[in-house]
Amino acid sequence: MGVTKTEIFTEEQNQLATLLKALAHPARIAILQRMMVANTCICGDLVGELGLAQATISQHLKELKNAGLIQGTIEGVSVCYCIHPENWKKLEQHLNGFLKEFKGPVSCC
Amino acid sequence: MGVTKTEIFTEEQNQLATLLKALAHPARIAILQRMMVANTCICGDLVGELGLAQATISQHLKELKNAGLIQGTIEGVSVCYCIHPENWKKLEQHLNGFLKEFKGPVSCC
DNA sequence: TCTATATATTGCAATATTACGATTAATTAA
DNA sequence: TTAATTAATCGTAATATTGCAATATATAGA
Repeated sequence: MGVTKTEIFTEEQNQLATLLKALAHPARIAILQRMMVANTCICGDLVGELGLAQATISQHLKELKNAGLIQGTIEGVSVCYCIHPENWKKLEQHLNGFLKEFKGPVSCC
Repeated sequence: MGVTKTEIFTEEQNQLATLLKALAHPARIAILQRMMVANTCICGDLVGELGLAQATISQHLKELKNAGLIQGTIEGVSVCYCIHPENWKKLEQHLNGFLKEFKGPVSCC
């Protein structure tokens, strides 16, 4: 009934799904890409550059933060966001581990 | 509202988000893992093994197929599903390209 | 043909997500 | 203190997702 049955899956499967869900939105991908190419903190520059309202961007940032993908520190009036290095590495490993489970095509279908 | 504003993002960002969304559910991750470790076709074995109703699994398979992540061929009464090799490779490359944009930590936050 | 088996589709209820205006909270500068 | 700036939160509307029972469809075998 509209709610995912997390209890029937492994901790790993649920965790990966949660991480992927946090990534699975063009606005959040755009936000992360900006942080990565800037290679520095991004404050409120996002609003106006992305074409979404301030409340919406704040919401997306919150989701990325909850997923542990970014971190933010208060910098005077504004807030300074950037990629969370350790967790990003973990995400890379987790995802690569998943993708690499596929051992190449076996002519069947 | 409540609908993603795809028109303000790049084609690339939207595509990646769509792929990630297809992956972002524990049931679909579980299904893909089974296909990968089996390294062969999976027919209806999924029902009963996963703990979800047949209609629900059929729905998840459809989503994975729409995203191009799996392919299925009719094999008598049952249907034979497996990973779509080319698209899986593309996904790997697309995702790696995205993850690798991060050039390591720059002490800022 | 009739029956059994396997999968897809439909319709629906419960819940989640997306987006934004309005408001609130916190900090800086005057 | 007051005003300005920035970001978070609240409330709400629109839409999407998840899950399942019921039903439909399709094939194989008797």
